[in-house]
Amino acid sequence: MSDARWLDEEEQATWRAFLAASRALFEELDRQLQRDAGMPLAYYEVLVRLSEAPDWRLRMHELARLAGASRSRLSHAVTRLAEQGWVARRDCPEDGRGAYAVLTEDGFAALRTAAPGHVESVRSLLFDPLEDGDVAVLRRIAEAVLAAARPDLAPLRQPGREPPIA
Amino acid sequence: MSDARWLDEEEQATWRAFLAASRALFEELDRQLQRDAGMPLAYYEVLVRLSEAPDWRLRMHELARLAGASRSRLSHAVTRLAEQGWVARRDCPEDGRGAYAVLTEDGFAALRTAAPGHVESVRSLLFDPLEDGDVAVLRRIAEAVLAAARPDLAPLRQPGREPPIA
DNA sequence: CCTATGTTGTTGTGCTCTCAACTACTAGGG
DNA sequence: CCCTAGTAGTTGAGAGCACAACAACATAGG
Repeated sequence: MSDARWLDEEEQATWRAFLAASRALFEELDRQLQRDAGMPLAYYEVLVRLSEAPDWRLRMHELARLAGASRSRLSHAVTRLAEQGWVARRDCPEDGRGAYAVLTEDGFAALRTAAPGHVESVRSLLFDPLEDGDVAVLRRIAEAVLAAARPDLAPLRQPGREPPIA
Repeated sequence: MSDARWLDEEEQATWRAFLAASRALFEELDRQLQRDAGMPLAYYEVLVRLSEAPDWRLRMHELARLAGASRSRLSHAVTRLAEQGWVARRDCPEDGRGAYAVLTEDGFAALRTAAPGHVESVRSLLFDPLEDGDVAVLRRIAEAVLAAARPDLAPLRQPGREPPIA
């Protein structure tokens, strides 16, 4: 118990600020998307990943990985998005177990409509408050945390090759 | 539309890494607390704030603010925590509308039991992956983001007095 | 071919959260 | 005193999520 690796004062303040800031940020993004586009952030991400895929089409497990969702969560999400007509399910000839999720034209239109407001929110809530040089540090921190928590999701940064001195 | 302030490549990569890392971090913390202590992170925070208050007692609205919850969320949470016997409601003599939430002995015991594992998770998932100097930067970033999104929650950093040169 | 094991995806249950509506009270101004 | 605003807190309905159980299929080894 008392031999636990407790947080010192600086770590404690940092953790509480990070927790409060993250919560405020994600709640506001969710609220903005729900209000202006009728979807939560998690669904927006699903549409984004599909829109970046060849033929707007991905296997469920791959989409789940890219969108940072569990299989269960994605399955529920696709059910909902299909009801809205933004995504369609297609079965998979190569693998009898598999299924594809496909972005529809309506889904792409919804994404196109939602994007500007969402990006503006991300900018004003996250990037505008930052100082010079913070972006690079924040990126390195986030990638390190992600690599520690979910190595399978980390975007391998050119393994074996370091950026030049500058 | 096209005149929106889109993200450049560095910002895009930073945002996606931050999003993925935060999600992975909070989901793992939630999972760990739920598994080992039978409560989600949000409830843990309620218990923490109560345990730090005089007489383990806070007005609902103040507890909501400190725990970063809406009134509604806190009310539901306290209902649940009261069912578990970890928190009790007391009415407020000074204000007929008001109510106090009070931490019980059982609640404190639950918190005491949950704390070491939770702190260990925070350390291993967030602080261990950081490099020297990252904590200070992360703290500044988090406080800036919080101040932008929720000025009412920001922990005013000695207003009017800057730290010395070093 | 047949079986054992792993993978893919879905579903149902229960919990937490949001949102809006509501009650009950306080505070301030005529 | 009365009336109007504003504040404190609760509630109910609906949405998203985690978890575990499950069905269907693939794959590898004999």
